[in-house]
Amino acid sequence: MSSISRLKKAEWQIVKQMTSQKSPARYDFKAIEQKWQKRWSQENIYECDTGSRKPKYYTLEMFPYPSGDGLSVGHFHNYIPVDAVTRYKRMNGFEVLHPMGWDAFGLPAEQDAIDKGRHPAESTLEYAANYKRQLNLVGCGHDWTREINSSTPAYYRWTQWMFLLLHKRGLAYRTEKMQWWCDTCGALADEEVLADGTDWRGHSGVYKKPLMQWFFKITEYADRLIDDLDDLDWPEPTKRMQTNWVGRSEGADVLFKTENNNSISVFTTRPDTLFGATFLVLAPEHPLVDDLTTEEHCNNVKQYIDRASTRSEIERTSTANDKTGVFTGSYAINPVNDEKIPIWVADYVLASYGSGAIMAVPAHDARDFAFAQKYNLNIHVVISPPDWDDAPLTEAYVGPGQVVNSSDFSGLTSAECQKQIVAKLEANGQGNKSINYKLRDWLISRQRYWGCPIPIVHCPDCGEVPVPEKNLPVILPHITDFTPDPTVGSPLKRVDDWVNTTCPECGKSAERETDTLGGFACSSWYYLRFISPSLANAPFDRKDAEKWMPVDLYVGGAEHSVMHLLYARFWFKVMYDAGLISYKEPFTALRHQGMILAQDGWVKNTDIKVVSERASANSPHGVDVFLSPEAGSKLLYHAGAKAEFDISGPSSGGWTPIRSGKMSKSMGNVVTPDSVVDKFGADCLRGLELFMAPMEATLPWNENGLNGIARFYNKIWGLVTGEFGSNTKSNISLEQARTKATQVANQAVKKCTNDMESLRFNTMVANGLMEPVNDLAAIWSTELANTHEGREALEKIILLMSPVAPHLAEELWERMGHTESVILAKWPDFDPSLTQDQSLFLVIQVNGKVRDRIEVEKGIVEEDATSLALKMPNIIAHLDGKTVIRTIFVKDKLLNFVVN
RNA sequence: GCCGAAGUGGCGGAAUAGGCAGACGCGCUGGUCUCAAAAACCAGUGAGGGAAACCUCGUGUCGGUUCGAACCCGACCUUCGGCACCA
Repeated sequence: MSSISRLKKAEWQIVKQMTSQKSPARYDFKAIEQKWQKRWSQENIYECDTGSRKPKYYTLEMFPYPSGDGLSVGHFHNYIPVDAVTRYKRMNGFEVLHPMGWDAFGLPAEQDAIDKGRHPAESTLEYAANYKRQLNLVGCGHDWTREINSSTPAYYRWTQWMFLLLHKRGLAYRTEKMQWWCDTCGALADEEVLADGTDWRGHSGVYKKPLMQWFFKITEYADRLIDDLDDLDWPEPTKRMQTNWVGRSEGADVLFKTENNNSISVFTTRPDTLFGATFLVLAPEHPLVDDLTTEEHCNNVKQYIDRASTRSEIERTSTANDKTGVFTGSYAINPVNDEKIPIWVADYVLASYGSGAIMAVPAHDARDFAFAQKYNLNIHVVISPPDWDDAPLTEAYVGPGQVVNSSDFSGLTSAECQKQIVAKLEANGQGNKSINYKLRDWLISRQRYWGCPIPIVHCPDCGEVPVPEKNLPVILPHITDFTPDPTVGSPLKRVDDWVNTTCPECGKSAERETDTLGGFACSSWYYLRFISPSLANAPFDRKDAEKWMPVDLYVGGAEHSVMHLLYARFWFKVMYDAGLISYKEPFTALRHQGMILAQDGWVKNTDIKVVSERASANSPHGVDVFLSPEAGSKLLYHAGAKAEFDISGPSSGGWTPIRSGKMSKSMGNVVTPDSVVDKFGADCLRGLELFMAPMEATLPWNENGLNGIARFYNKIWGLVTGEFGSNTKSNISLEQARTKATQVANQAVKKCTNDMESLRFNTMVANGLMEPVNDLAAIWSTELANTHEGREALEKIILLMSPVAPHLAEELWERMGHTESVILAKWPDFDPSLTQDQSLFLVIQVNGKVRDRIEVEKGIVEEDATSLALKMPNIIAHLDGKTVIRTIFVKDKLLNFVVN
């Protein structure tokens, strides 16, 4: 390519960009959107009347954490679809509750405050106000009279009340748990600890130490959390993930006596392999480790435990890593054969599961096998692998089979043996049938400032004393120094006049609990507060909650599939048990919206360093990402120096294509609704988000589609305002056009209604709105516009598009002569008899391959179709010289000749 | 490693009871308009062959079931998400 043509192309690109960034809208979307938003707000049109007689519908988006970055177009992939449903339900006669609030406590706010020197109470309010502005900008109709903020005393008073409810019911308790610790920062959250043993601020020497912390006994609800999933309209994968997280497994607890007369309980799912247990393994944290370690092995064991405290659970339990362990010097007695077996300590056994100890059966467990081989421990086969020849195993046989080498039990099947061994253990007091769960109790303590204070007072005489309900809330004191302090734990410990109080029971001096509640507590009940957001004497109104719960449609990211949703279900069940609510589950239907990733692009080779399929910035100034590999191409975003990309294809001409991945501030690739709304308007953003893909799909942002949405709006605008005039290509009569218009409108209503019900917004816009408008435009004339049928078709389309483009619909509705808001209008009906064509194209196949189509009357019978088909030249040609051995006729669909 | 989901034109996607693959939109190509461009409008746009009628191929790969498979079955590959030796 010559330099001249290259230059021309570059110039052309620039011209194209400048123009393509402007909406082709033929109406003043800014004026229209402002006009209607103002009116909606003046008329409080989204305010929910909880006392209404209409049937209720409660839609809810997951409680957002207000961050300084503002909302991105990705967040709106959740909010816009939910808003559309809300409008649809309202038009169908439901009283809709669609509230919004802020999950404002949490670690990021505190860190943000440390970085910027501002108090989180102040910054979260500002960030929340910005979120609210953005939501309104896009026309999301929330009932702002119900706005709540979890970090305000008015809200967290009731979070504390809920804590006390759990405490009262024996579901909140304190115990020691190993917690990541940094000698500079104090307690660390899991995500603050990096794989290399440093923390996020770069301190090395991070380790785990035991801390007294608060827990909720969610394990008591394990079975119900699995069983009650059955009746929920939730994505099946999400249910499966919750079930797996709870991780119920059946087996037996077996007691092993030790030589020094201790007793170790182990949980096993394979009691049938008990005769093959050749050693025991304790977690490094197991309470008997000290007792069992003989003097000779003391140093080894101590060193091993110290090392284990610096390793993460992932590291300890990863299959990629070699198993390690140390011998304690002690032995236990196998209860079924009195064999003396060594007791080891190994970090692949976790203290948090089962009893923190296992019986190792190397012949029938892959991990135990590897461990036994490494440390030269006995491997004793007790389940015969198929065709086993008594030779030593080369790998563990983990399947079921015939029991061997097990005294009286030999010859049984695994299943039968399990029953009999457990019965024998139970008879001798050496064990019992048992069920174990992967689920652990919920650690709720945070050694942080910015959270809900735990309403407990520690009294030297009375112990842990709940703060009486009448004294709630325990106000989080206003402090300015919330930097972590490892010598005192939480920064709250430094607030002497807050910490020092009197015991509510005995009146003597006592200290307040300084741990705060993790954010999951606030989001475990907020859906109830929305029902009675300003009620002063209870967390929620019982009668209103009975009416408005459960949430009919709950939408949020799949990343919350387990923790948040499990915790919220647990709290709700506690409330159920306490008689506060008569429903067992809080969220009837759940959907996940997919993630919107940053737009993929191209980077200059000179700007990047490449290491095995990954590219990173080559200079401290970061790297520019462009739309296409051309000089003068549009700059998508500027990524910071720490940016990393996946390379998505081969370099060419000095450019490399990259995948942008998730939107994040550090990558500099967050697209906000503000810029899109400014250039194209809120309705275009809404249209694109609904149209671009199914709600659940994860895909990169690409605003190319905005032009298409704007053109669609232009077309309907033109039809309604008369600017479109007449389609000069159309040569059908006015009579035919009237019939067609009615049919198109009825089909549109049917399509939109079905797709709305099943939340398929992309096909609703494509086939329920765009296609009908195209069809109308094809037959449109000024005469048709003046007919009843023409008018009615337009009105139906306007109603159907109002959940998608409420501002434009409102304006067009007014121009059609209506004085009441389209939001309050009724969703249109359709007449099924008018949605179908009288004629249709019947597909004619020979041996399953389409050879022709014929236009026939609806309901044509096989004989008539066959005789018509046999006259078609192409069919005759394909049947020539063949024998029809069978015909297959599918009514109003196809006719298939099967030939030899 | 285990669990789950998904692979369809240049791109996002559609086909929701096994029955016309590619709806709708973007992009692209040609045309109209224009001094020229943009916008708008019209036409075309899976690949290959053919003047055309049409024909062949085509939904990650390889097999299978069926008159007929994007869809059902088996094996495999790839990508994404989740979980981490759970005894």
